[in-house]
Amino acid sequence: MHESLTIGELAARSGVAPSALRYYERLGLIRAVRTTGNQRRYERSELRRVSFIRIAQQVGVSLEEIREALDSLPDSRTPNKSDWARLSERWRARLDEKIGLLTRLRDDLTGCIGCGCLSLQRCGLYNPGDALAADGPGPRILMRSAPVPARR
Amino acid sequence: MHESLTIGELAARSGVAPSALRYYERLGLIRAVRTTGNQRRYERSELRRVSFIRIAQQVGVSLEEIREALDSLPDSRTPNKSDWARLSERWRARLDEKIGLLTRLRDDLTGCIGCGCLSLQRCGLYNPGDALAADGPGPRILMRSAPVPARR
DNA sequence: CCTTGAGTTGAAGTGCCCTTCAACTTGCAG
DNA sequence: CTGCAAGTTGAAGGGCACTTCAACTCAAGG
Repeated sequence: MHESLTIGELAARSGVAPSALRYYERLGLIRAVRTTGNQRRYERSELRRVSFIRIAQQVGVSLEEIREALDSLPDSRTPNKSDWARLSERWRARLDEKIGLLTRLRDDLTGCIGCGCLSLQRCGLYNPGDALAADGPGPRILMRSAPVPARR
Repeated sequence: MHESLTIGELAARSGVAPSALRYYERLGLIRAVRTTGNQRRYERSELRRVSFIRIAQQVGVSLEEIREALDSLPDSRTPNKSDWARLSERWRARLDEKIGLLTRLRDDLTGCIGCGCLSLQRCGLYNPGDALAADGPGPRILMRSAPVPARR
């Protein structure tokens, strides 16, 4: 059992292609030390970062935002309690928001069958739109707390 | 109050740019009738579809997958109970999955402060990886039920 | 009528997130 | 020591989800 991982090993264990790992490194999301022959060697802790990256990404967070989050973890010193508190608090809020959005969408979809209305037309779940048109753009009932920018 | 919407009106009410609406139409996600002068007119129900599209998209579903879901709603006839049941069931499962993923991530992040370990290194939350390395690729604890393909 | 803002098209451009390729070099099993 | 899988780089390519542009046409108020 080695103490550091090659790019292939990290790729195999994280399920992320080597090319993607190199790309993440270029963007400053992960870090590698080099062997005398210039090959990357990853500490085991990088595997955790990669997991974090993929999960965050899967729920629609951009790599840039992920980088910002990971950057807030100091690497010159051991992260202290308030470092962690800051990162965690920021993410907790965004995750709560997304969880709420999803939960509402799921419940509304399910409710649409439950209520027996059988029609998007009359259901009024997806878009309460017209009654709220004066409030500005966006699907406002389901997306109550998440105004979405044009770009993903 | 008109019975159909122009592209500008739909854009304003949905918060989606006209260019994006035209794009959605090309992909078959939404539908428009044309005036004698070839301009698009949208039924109000399209607003609901757009809301649905944006919300689904926000949680990481591709337009292609959304199209498939929307396609399962017959438009030649009024969707019946089992049409709805099918669409809703499929989506409920995927939404449950994503909600679970997010909830675990959130709780783990929060727990990381709570437990006082203060270190990604020792916390073991993000990556249980090595103990499970034999099971194949992917961050398997947090992503228990969601093996993720390489492409977003 | 006429003007002006809104809409039309196809083609090209953009940003993000990678993958692929070519042309090498390294590392390790035999 | 050799052979070969695995790693290295920079540049180019590719898919998705749009946006922008140019060169028009349409719709509706004055």
